[in-house]
Amino acid sequence: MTSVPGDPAEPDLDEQVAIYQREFPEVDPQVETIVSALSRLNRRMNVAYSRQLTALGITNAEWEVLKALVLVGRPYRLGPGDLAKRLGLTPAAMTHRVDRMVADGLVTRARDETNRVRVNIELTAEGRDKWLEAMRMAAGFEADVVQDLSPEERGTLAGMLTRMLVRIEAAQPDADGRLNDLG
Amino acid sequence: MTSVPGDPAEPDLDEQVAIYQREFPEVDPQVETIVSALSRLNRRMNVAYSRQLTALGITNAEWEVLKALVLVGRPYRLGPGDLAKRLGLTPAAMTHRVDRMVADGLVTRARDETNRVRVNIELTAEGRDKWLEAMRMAAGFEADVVQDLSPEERGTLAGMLTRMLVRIEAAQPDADGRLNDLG
DNA sequence: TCTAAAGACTTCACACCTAAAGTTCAGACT
DNA sequence: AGTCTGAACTTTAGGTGTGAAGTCTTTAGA
Repeated sequence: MTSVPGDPAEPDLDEQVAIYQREFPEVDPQVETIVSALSRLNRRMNVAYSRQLTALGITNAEWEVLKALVLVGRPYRLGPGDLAKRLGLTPAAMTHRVDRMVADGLVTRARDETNRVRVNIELTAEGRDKWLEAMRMAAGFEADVVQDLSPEERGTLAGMLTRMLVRIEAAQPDADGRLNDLG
Repeated sequence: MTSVPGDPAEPDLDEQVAIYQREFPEVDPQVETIVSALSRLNRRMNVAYSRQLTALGITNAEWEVLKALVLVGRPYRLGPGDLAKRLGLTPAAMTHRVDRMVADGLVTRARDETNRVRVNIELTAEGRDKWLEAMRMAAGFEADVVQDLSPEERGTLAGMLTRMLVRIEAAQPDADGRLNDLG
């Protein structure tokens, strides 16, 4: 197995938090542990996804688009602008990404019949199959990641993460980037 | 405030998981909720960090390097190759990134005295100050994100995330990307 | 000591993203 | 109708990343 950017070579999480405490005493160790773990977990999982997706012949970027299209339901159709918003990209980036995916046969691009300014990106059968295969692989890996948690713990975890997400999504950050109270 | 890539326009998390269940019945809703929340939480937090760091005059990329250098302790010194490994980048990318940070006065670059193949990247006083300012801003925001969790819940959350991280970091993925049992 | 091999970093070519300008079409106002 | 404004997408220029090839130094062996 060749080394992939994103491999280890970091200090243990506990050690890392201890160093932060030493260098910046005001830090809350519990909070720091949570956010550092979130960030590292995410990076590691993305590396793992990339490896699996490569085996399927698609990229992480393409998988994101496939997921977004499936999530709107049949007929799995969305404009480049909407796709860009959902994925956190600029419309320009989406234009190029769609170019590549059309060339790969994962999606089609067609001008909208009723409004010729609009463009429709639609999943092909092959695109949907790829999504399904990718989901299967991802689900297996994800089950491994949470295998040390009991079903009760998983429920607790899901609940806490959801609450954090609600907080961050519902609040509009002010000029300092701090989050307001919810209405 | 101008719109930033990474803003909303996604379905609610619950709704998203429900769609996955409909399109791919084998999926475990609890697990899917956990991994989707992790991913979204991370993306939202990165957008927030970027906004705050912009106000400080540094980029997210530069902040990563500052963090890595602080984490090795005094004299806050590391080679480009080590930095690249810790940040999950190629050495080539780190060369360019360090170029920019040297130009900005955040770090210095010097050949190692005892082994002239090696290069030492070292934090400047200004770099350390920037790290401290960034930490302060980040800590405030992070406190907001977890404000709905009680201290007990935070401990539970930190513990569960740590266990997941241990699982993913300790296990070497096999050819299929699945994780082995720990030794 | 000379040379081969390995290691550490940089350079080069190319891929993908962002920001801003450009193009095309739809709807409103005169 | 004619023109203007705004919306949606594409194009262009420039920045940052990857992978592979290149340069320089160290180390080990003949």
